[in-house]
Amino acid sequence: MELQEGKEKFIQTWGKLGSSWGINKTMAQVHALLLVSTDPLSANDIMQELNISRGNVNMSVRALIDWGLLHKVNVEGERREFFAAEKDMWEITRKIIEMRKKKELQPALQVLNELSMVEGNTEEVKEFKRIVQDFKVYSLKADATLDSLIKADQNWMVGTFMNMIK
Amino acid sequence: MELQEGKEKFIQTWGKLGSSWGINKTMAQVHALLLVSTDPLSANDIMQELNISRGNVNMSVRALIDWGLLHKVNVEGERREFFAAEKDMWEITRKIIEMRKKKELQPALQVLNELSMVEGNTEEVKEFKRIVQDFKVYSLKADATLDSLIKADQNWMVGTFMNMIK
DNA sequence: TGTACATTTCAAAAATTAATGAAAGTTTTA
DNA sequence: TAAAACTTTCATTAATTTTTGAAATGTACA
Repeated sequence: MELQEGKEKFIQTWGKLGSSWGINKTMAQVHALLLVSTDPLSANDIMQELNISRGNVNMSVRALIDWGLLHKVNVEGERREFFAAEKDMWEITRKIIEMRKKKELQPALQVLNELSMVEGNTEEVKEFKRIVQDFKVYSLKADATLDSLIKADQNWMVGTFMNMIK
Repeated sequence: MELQEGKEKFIQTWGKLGSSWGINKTMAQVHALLLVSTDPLSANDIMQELNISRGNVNMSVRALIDWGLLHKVNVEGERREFFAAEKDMWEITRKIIEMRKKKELQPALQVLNELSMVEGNTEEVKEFKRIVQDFKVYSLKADATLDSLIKADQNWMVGTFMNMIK
């Protein structure tokens, strides 16, 4: 396989996959493009490479910066902005986990807390509360586990998890 | 808060959330409805409760059964099918992990393997391969970790993870 | 076997989500 | 301070995903 073909395949695949990770297609493609790009690229470069509109590039780049997956790079003697991707896989993992926790887990916990307020003492109410409680316990556990993950450093993860899985 | 209101909120919330977990809105709502329902429900019941079409009920129920989150229940003297939800939170977690692994992680690994085939010895090729390799290592690690999770039993998870997070 | 009820399918419609591109806004520099 | 170079915004358009509902298929039993 040629390098060029490989890069394109990588961009397409990460694009498709991104959607299942809460990153939309274009966002993921922009990220992938910059991941496999030796030098930082400008908005224009991205437009051309991916064949997408200027507006879309802007939105995607902004969102990626917000996620912490991209950063601006100053290129000597160039006025426009250039962008480069975070390339450390461990950092990428951490940042995605962090963002999803914030976007999904936390709002869920919020609602589960409200639902504990259901009143009554019938069997049906108790059963309902049990289910809500179970959800809460699991969500809290997931939250705590992910927290410990993103606070730990890379070696801790590699070491501990590798041991865990033998 | 009244039980009825609580149930509705739960259904709405789990519906919204579902989408971020690869389960679509209606699917998640059907699941939630059956979770908080004392008795098994028929397709008709689900239609009425959620105000959705018969076709949609059928598709959602089928998908949920495929995920292992719902099962058919025979109701004495009734000809039509009734459905009940898996209510054990640990089983729900396992089944969702299992399905997502199959739907997302495995295809990704597949592509990453193909991408290792890129030929050449230039710095650029080496850099590209390094990135692909990193993705692969992380994906494999995630895969293995999730595997050990879903194979472990509930107490192992509660115990170990609770210890890990202090 | 025929009829009544139940389930499934799937093309079309609706709803949702993402992308476009032109206009407005900013910043730089001459 | 004015024009050029670039960035941002957002109403409109396009693409994608979900839902509908009517027709087809399946099933039990009289």
